[in-house]
Formats: sequence, structure tokens, C-alpha cells
Amino acid sequence: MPSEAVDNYLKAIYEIAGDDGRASTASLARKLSVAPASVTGMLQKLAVRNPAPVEYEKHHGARLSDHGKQRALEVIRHHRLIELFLHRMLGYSWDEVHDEAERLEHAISEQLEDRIAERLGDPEVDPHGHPIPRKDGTIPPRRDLSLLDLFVGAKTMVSRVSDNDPEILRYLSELGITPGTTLHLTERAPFDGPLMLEVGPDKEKHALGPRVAGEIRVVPPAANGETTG
Amino acid sequence: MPSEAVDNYLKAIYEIAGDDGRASTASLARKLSVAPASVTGMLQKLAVRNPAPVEYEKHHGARLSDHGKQRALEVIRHHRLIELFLHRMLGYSWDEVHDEAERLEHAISEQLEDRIAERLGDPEVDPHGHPIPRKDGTIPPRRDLSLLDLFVGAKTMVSRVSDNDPEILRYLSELGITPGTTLHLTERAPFDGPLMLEVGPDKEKHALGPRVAGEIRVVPPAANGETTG
DNA sequence: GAATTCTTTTAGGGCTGTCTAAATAAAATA
DNA sequence: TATTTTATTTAGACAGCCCTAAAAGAATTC
Repeated sequence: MPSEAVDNYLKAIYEIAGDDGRASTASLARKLSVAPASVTGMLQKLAVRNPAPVEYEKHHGARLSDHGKQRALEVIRHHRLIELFLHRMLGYSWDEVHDEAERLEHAISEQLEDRIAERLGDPEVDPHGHPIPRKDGTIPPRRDLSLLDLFVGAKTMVSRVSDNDPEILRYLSELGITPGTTLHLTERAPFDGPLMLEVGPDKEKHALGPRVAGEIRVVPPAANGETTG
Repeated sequence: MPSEAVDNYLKAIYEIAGDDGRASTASLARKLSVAPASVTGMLQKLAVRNPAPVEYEKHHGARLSDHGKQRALEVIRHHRLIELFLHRMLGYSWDEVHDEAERLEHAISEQLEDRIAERLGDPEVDPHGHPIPRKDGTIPPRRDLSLLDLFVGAKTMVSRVSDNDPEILRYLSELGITPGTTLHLTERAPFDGPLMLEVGPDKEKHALGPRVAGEIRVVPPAANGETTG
């Protein structure tokens, strides 16, 4: 198992260069808040590990090997599952989840990862709309997500509404919530509490229970600011 | 903030010697799975830190200072809260919680500690009957605990039953569950599922929902085996 | 009280991951 | 192309935490 420091290098390379590009020494130094010389040293060591998680060429930065890519995605999966868990189960808000996940992602076991995923219903995207890598290393295609998965503050648009409960559908159209409607999630009570929404161009305020909110799918809001979330 | 290694030393001293005794080099080496020479080195360093978490006298082992005691209790609080959380919220069983908590206890923030505690209703004992130190460093007196807080496998005795729901009381006496009755928790479905119990000397099997189980208080089972749990 | 045994400490290293300062290579500019 | 600027690497060091081997102190036994 790679050390926490190594995992952070792999994650940083992935976030800077994706799964095929090269990350420069300087960009890694900036992202990891270490001196450039430290990055060089680490990359040199990683490149001769067996199996090597990175390919490294002097003066041309580092690229993830298949092995390194696998590991980076696993760490990112941990990170995003933890963020969603903190949000859904413990009332964390948008701005609070990242730092906490940053430390926990290195400390959870495979087993805990699995149970968290199960508890969340094997989610495919985090509340920012970032996809959560699957256990096999594939990445779910970006698509709409549940209103329940949004962080407070998000502005988005209804993409569809679950069609298996006519009563709920009737209720929603009374509120003016149909595909295409703009929504602004202004507040959320913790512990599966109600969501406060501003609906449509008139910004009508409505409170929605989690039961109902779970049936509403919205387009992923643009991910802005933080990059890992 | 002390390093993870330091926290483990402080916790080990507390577990070996309590909050006033001295822990020997050898006992610490055994508990932490390191060489005795490593323990000596660490204790010497800790004793000259400022503020120093331990008092150390050559050949006479180490004792926690007030400062060190405070920190040890904080780590133990983390550990036990996490164990209870994994058990109650994620379906972990007795034997699974310890190792997971051992790593997570170093990674959670004060904020997460608080939210976990809140979510669990500020519990005072973990499922083994070990008290959970409070935030101020005091330790709750040992007393009975909820049947919900028991781990699978525990054998115990009913100490009292909540008296504010006569219907539940009637139901329980039908099952033969009254103060003094012995109970063996044989099984527990995850995610707030039902508990399977063997009741009384005849070991009658009954399934109890969490609603009802929450009303039953039992004496803490003897803590055996693991010491941190 | 002396000898033996057990425990603890000292001495000297190793590994990981970081740093600064100086050297070198690559890129940009004149 | 020559020069300057910027990015990267090398060299040498250090802190934290661990190790083994050998020395020294404490406890036990004779």
C-alpha cells in the first residue's frame, strides 16, 4: 500500500494531467505545497518502484502508468464517497466536506469504502456533479443527479422527475416543478430534513421533504472553485 | 497537533497505567509492537517537549502529565465514538470495528467528532461498556446502557426498561423481558434492523425492532479481550 | 554480598519525505 | 544565434520514527 504522501502525488498528477497527460514538476510543487526539488526526488523514486506508478523523464514531467492510474482513481473514489457521506449522513455543507475528506480518504479500509457506497446506494456522482470512479476503475458517464445530492447553494435545472409515483408527480406540478424548471437550493436541514428551494423565474419558495426530492433529477451544476470535490 | 505515532504512545500509556501510574518501557514496546530502544528514544523526546505530554525518569518508565492525559482521552474518545458509529450506522460487528477505528481516530477533525457524537445522541458508553470520555476530559460513571448499544454476541441482563410507554411495557412483559432477565444478543440486521435475542433461562428466541430495543437498558457486559474498544 | 538474569539505555544506522543552495538544461527574447 | 530568464535537477542536510548490537543499571537468586 502506497504511503499517504505517494497517494497525494498520484492524485495530484491525475488532477493536473488527467489519465494520459504529463504533469510538470512546478505544477505538482504548487498543488502539493512542497518545493520543486522535493517533487523531482519523489518522482525519481516512484519511477523505479516495482510496479512503478509513474513514468518519468527528466525535464518532461510525470505521467501515470496504468498501475498509478488505478491507484489515483481509488483514492479519488474514497474522497468523493466520503464527501457525499458527510453531506448526506452528517449534515456537512459544501465548503466543509473537502478538508475532512482529504484526510479520511487515506484512512478508510476497502470494507468501509464498500459500506459507505452501499449506504449511499452506489452513487455515481458527488454533489458537485463530479463522477465517482467505480471500483473497477471505470468512470460513470456524466449525467443528471438526484436533487438530494446537491449541496446547499447550488443553482440548477430539473432534467427529469421519476415517473413511478403519480401522486408525487401531481404534487410537483402544483409546485411548478417540471423538467426545465430552474431551482436554487437555499437551505437544507440536516439528517434527512427538508430542502428549501427557490423555484422557477419567480423564485417561489417551497420546502420539499427528502422523499419527494429524491424523485427529482437535475442537471449537474458547473463545478466551480474546488477541483477535487 | 501531535503526530499519529505520539498519539499512539500516549494512548498506550493511558491504557497500561491509567491516568496516574507509570508504564514501563517493555510494556509499551509490547503494546506498540516496537523495539524497547525505540520506546526509550520516544519517551526521552516527549519528556522535553513543551508542553511535555509525559514525565519520564530513567529506568522508571513514563507517566502522563495533565497535558498528555488530556490528549490521550481525546484520542480514546475519538476511537470509541467511531466504533459506536460504525456499529450503529454502518452495520459493523464487534470484531470489525476496532481496526477501522484505530486508523480513523487520528484522521477526524473536532468538527466531525462533534457531529458523530451528536448523531449518536452524545453517548456515554460504547457497546462494550467502556465509557466514552467527554469533551472536557471527564469520564462518565459506568452505568447501564441501551440494548441498541450492544454488539452481537453480548450476554447481559436487563437493568431497567424505559417507563414512558405502557404499550411497549405490556409487550415486553409478554415476551418475558423485565428487569433481571438475562439476554443474549445473537444477531442483528444492519441499518436499524431487528435484533435477535435469546431471552431468559429458557433461551426463548425473539426478534425485537429498534424502537422497542431502544427502551431496554442492560448492564454493561464485562469487557473482555480487546482493551480499547 | 556476589553473581546471574532481566530490563533499559546508549551508540550508530536506515528509510521516508522534506528543505535550501547551487548547478544545469530548456525556453524565451533580443 | 547569443543571451537572458525560467524550470528543473543535483548535492547535501535534517526531522521523525524506526532498527540492531552492545553497554549499563536494577532486580533476583544463591
